[in-house]
Amino acid sequence: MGASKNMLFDDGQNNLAAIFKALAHPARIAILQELLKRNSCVCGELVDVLPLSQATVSQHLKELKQMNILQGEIEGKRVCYCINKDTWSTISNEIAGFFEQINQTKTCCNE
Amino acid sequence: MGASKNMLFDDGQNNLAAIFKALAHPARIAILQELLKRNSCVCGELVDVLPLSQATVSQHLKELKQMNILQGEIEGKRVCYCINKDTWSTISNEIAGFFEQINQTKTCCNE
DNA sequence: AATTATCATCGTAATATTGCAATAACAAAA
DNA sequence: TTTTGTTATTGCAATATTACGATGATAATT
Repeated sequence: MGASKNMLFDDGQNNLAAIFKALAHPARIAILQELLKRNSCVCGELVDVLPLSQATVSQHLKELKQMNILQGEIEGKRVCYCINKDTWSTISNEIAGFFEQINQTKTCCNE
Repeated sequence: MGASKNMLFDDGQNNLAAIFKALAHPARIAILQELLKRNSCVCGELVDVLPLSQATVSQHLKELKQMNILQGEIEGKRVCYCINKDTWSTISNEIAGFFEQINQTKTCCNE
């Protein structure tokens, strides 16, 4: 198989899993960190920063764009990438909400 | 390929990506939500709740245990699962830190 | 128009993930 | 000790992901 049976789970579960999946690769973390670090968007230099080929970087960027985490703007013959702040705060809140669900009272067998 | 070139990224990036990867499946989200929802640990009923076979559920549990997100305690012939709250808060903080890095000033080309 | 620079896409290979049936492991109960 | 109940593991098969060379597309430069 290898195909996850998405239809068996609800939208919230699938959506949250998709967000995590988009972030589940060190190259994509590195891309986002680079974008976060700079006080400007990155126009083309990402390939130089990453230890991967241009084709591979482009693929990772595509995944992040598909999730709307990044937006790309064509600037002459370069493309300018930056983080979509709306999406960023949305998913940040969704993830925070997921983690906050935990019950702080003593509940486990072994406590 | 299919093998991510982990050695080319730093520990922080690999670690964060591994956390996201552990959470990047709707079944694992569902497992965690079930554990979060109850005010006790789940001792065996997880397979009934999930639309997957026992073998598959066991595999997902294994992944979560490997990341120390879950802990399992043997209780007679059942196993009692609960969230490892230490790990939970640690990764919650790491992820929150990642998302907070964003610079709130206007920085993108298209703004 | 030809060249150059930059990014996307295609094709392909290698590896990883997901899923389940079958079966093993193991403890409790009979 | 045999049986029963529960979870883990093994052994596939199917699909997804990662990576990169080659190539395509497009815009600026010459």
